[in-house]
Amino acid sequence: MSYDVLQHSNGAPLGHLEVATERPERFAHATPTIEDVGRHAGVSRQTVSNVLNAPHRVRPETIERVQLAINALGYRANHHARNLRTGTSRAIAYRIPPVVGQLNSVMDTFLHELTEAVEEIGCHILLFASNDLDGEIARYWELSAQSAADGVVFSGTEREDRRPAPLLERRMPFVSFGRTWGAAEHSWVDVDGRAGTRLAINHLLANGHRRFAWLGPRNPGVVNDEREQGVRSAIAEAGIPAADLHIVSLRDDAVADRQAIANLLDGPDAPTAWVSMSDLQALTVLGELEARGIVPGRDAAVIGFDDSPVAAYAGGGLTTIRQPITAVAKTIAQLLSAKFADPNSDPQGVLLEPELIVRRTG
Amino acid sequence: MSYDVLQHSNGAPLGHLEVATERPERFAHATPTIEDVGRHAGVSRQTVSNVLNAPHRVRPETIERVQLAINALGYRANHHARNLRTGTSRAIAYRIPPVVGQLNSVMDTFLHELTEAVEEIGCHILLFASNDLDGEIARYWELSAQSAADGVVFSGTEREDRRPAPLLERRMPFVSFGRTWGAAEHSWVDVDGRAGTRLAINHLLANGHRRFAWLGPRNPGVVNDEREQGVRSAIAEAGIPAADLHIVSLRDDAVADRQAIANLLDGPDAPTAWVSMSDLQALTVLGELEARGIVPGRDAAVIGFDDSPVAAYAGGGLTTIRQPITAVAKTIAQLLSAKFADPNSDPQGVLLEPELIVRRTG
DNA sequence: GTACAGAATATGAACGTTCAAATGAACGTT
DNA sequence: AACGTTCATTTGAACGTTCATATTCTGTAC
Repeated sequence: MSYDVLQHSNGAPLGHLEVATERPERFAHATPTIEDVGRHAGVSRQTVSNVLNAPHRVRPETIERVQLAINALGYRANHHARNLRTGTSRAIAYRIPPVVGQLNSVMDTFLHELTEAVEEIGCHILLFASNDLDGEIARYWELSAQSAADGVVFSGTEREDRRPAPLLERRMPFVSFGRTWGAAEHSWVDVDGRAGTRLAINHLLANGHRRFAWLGPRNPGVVNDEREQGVRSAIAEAGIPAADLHIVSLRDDAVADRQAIANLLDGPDAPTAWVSMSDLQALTVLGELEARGIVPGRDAAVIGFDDSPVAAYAGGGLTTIRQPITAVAKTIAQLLSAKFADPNSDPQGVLLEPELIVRRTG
Repeated sequence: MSYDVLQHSNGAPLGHLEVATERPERFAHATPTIEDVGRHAGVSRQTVSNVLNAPHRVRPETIERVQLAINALGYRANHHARNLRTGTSRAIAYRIPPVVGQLNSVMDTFLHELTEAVEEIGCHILLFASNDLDGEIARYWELSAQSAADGVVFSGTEREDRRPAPLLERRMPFVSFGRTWGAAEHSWVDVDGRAGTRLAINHLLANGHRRFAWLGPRNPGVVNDEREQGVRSAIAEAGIPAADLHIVSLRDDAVADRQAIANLLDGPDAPTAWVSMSDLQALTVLGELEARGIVPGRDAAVIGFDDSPVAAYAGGGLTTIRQPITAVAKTIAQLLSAKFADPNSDPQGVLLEPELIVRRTG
């Protein structure tokens, strides 16, 4: 059912035949060009192009004839030719975060959602890897110079993020997942972490808890600061002294972290309500509580972050703060689309609200 | 620091000036072309092209001069022009598996690793989403017709997988992560699930266990069949009657699954050793065991699958079967590379061995 | 019946690169 | 000194599309 196609696809002129001006239609298995479609439909190149890109200029019956030819030949516009001519690529570059220690389920979900979201604006995701920030920035520059990408999305933002400046200078449209406090002005979409932890604390307060623990990362960044601020402010507003809030710096080491939690439980005024920066880390708390016969959801409360797959399974259902990742991705796609439509449009920031998913543990 | 570049990048001829044959070098912010580099270095287009693609043809000192010009102008070859001319795209298409119910940590790790692996063969990943298999197949066809991708990688293979046939017919190079039992012959890389569960069972046997449970999916596919066969064969070889192996069909429902486990524990000849198709599902076993005061790792053994992030945190460390995802990705990239180099090369299948990661629970 | 306007379609050029072939330079051989 | 050979470099063409402009067609008004 398959043949070797050796001849040149355009049907190389045979030299001794001068009259062969009307070229034969391409071999079935070769990729047809817009020219082939035109010949098949009895119209010119440009008319076919118009049918695809500006149908209002073409007579309805001609459109139909061309469509028939397109279907008959199975024509699809060559991406590279189109992109070369128009100077666009309909590709959006995204640096897939490296697998360091543990996978980040939020980022993976985000990538899934982003892929779907950009398809709705007629684009696709071009993935790349990079070990460090400089490599990432260099890559953006390259992608722009090669005109390999029309836009960029990046995540894992930090205070004074270094990425916006070079992208702005290159006039490369981009939207970040996360604010970049202090960096140059640009479009972003973020989830309000402060609101998230406030939701959690207020829920815990309503359930009668008065002594809290916030489990944050060892190297706190601006994301943690926001979340921790949410915890602090909600507690302060309830008139609870700041001393009743314990802050734990998790060390990404199950043994050490469990010990830290044990120490807190052994100390005076042990917390009864635990809010963790991640669902996974909440597992450690659950483990230590259960080992002591403290039943989460009854004697104590544990709330995670991100509603990752574990949350449904841990401790009979982990209460957690869910980020609206689908909405984040869709909004990013829309902001990018707006920037494509009008490169001079003003940057826009969108802050989305997280949601508290109440399960068994809190 | 940034200027509006309105003039045409090639420096549109000014009409009334006939003599302006030597075009000015492009504006600094505009993307330079190979022609600009040539002019800057005092050589022709083609020489620059040769420096980039066939340096052996160019005199060393010329190479140096051209490199200097490339750096001075910040030149990067335009992807679309190159791809149009050569008919390749250096892109590898991958359908990102949809987020159904729960995220698959193996597939996400795989995507990370694949991205890095294909960069080493000078390619990048082009992501797309698709709801069903027909859509996926249609998309491959399109990508091929648009010459938007040079190759394809797909995962989530099934018995008599329908994807190989159309890809082969289109002569699109592809490698699957997973065998496609019964489908047309093609290159694949897979992990030996049977060997994986055999490792687990033999480890459990060595630790004195005699009554086992295999926790498989509700809708078993060929992947489960292999793994279950591994369990069965290892048990049979140890001379243990098949009746001492319980098979549980997990329902992706934490409550129902926990009940099923509880029933087994309440029944006669309750298993002491549990092997699960996934780390997450193993959590449910851990939960039920702990609730009964049965300590995993001491009174019972629990082994998961995939060494996902939870494994490090669950139950003080979940023993699990790790798939060599990095090796899978690298091998796939190599097989693809071989196919690019010689499209007529024979298909090749590579079966990789998993590894047992022994932690606390088993 | 001619002129005109507007719609529909066609033609030439260009996007930036690489391929194929041509030209020029360098060099040893006769 | 003329000749081939090889190496280095240049030139013309082509990849398949869209832009800008030209041409043809159609219908209407005079």
